[in-house]
Amino acid sequence: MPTNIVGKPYSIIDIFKSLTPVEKTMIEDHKECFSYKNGDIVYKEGDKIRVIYQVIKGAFKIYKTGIEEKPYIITFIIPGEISGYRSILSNEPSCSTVEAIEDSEMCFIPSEIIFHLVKSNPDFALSIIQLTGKELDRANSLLTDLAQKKLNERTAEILLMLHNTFGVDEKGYTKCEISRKDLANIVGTASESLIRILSDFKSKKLIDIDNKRIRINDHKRLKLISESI
Amino acid sequence: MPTNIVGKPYSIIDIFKSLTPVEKTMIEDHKECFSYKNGDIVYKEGDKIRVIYQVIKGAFKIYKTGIEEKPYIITFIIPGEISGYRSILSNEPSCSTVEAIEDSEMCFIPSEIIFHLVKSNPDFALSIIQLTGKELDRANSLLTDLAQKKLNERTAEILLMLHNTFGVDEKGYTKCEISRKDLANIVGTASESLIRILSDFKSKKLIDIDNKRIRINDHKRLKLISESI
DNA sequence: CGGGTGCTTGAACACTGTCAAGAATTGTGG
DNA sequence: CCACAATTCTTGACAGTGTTCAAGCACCCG
Repeated sequence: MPTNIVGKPYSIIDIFKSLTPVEKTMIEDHKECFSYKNGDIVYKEGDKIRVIYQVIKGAFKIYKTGIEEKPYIITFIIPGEISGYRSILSNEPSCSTVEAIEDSEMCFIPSEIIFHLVKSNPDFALSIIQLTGKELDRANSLLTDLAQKKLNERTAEILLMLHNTFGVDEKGYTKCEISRKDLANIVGTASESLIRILSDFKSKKLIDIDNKRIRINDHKRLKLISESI
Repeated sequence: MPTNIVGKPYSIIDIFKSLTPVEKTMIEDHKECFSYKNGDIVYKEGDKIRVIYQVIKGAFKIYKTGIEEKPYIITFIIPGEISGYRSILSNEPSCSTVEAIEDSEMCFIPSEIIFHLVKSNPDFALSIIQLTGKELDRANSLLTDLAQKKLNERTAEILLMLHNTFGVDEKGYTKCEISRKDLANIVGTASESLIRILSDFKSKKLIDIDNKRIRINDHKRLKLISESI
């Protein structure tokens, strides 16, 4: 069962689905919303977290800082997805940074409520376990990719992943504007190398590039490339 | 908070610690033990799993199969550590393979018991969440390493990790015998490249090599290398 | 002792990263 | 709205790193 990260949005599990109406109301009554501008940081590696974050609008990147302050982008989160719950439930400082990549909104749910739900509603706890499990599967698949695939293969895979995560506009362009540097930091390479791969894909008509927007013209071939075929 | 995989054994969380004596007895009454020879496979990617596995004796490697059947070794598990619980709790086929790397023993705990404990004992559920969280942190750290570090840096890191996971014998050699090919599949490289790095470390007196056993002579310098300093 | 397997080394090659420079885009202040 | 500055993007040339292929060596097992 080769897990593929393509077509697997970050959280396909709605952890709130098992909540009773009363529990849902409790969350609604206690949550607060905040706005973030492109580049604003929600929380940083090492921060002590006191709330769970849920994206309402926009998008955020989640990254770890590695060698020489260079970030590695673990994933993106989009409306409906949550972040921070693991640090809360493990009572440990965050080990990643969350930053808005466009003008966005987050709401905060107090940690006490999450703790209460985990303790009182086993199905909620199970949902959390399943969500974390999904994330772990994805991370392990990425590890295998990073260890074994070549740059063009990983790049193809990430393009497909972004396409599936963010969807496309009326012209077929992926609905996200990610800088080349960020793209490179997802694929795990230098921005120059990434650009060369993109140029190559473009010259082969696999993709179109309109500035930061990318349109996938040939899903099939891109998928084959991502699978080293 | 740069999470470092070195010195962080796979499961530093004892998920059974929160169980009552009655619950512990229930597990003891239902668990079965089996022996495995070096190379025996416990379960494979895609297998439907019906029990949770706990290592009693020996050691196992956990890997995913990637490009051209090439394995990527995610981690090792040693006595006390468990495996298979995520597939059970998510009710999904396994996405990794577990194989004995020496003559070993595993015990099986029926999935119903684990489900029962998650439903009835919130602290147990929380322990599972925390364990999965730890694994996810480790995976994300490895991802950052794999994306950014050079081969010699990753190799140094893995040598230290193995040292801390398996411990050392009376002569200071790490207590595990891992083939060069397997080592390469952890670091994410070809066995020839790995061998060159090991030879280089040896010529610099950082390590001693006695066949498959490796002794770390200079922890400090190896640690510096692993941190790209 | 012989054959198989895994380990090691060398050499050629491919891939990716780094540095440098120019082009394009974005942001800013007048 | 324009002009200029700053940033980001792109390309080329080159160096460094890691892979592949080939061959010989060492070890293990019957």
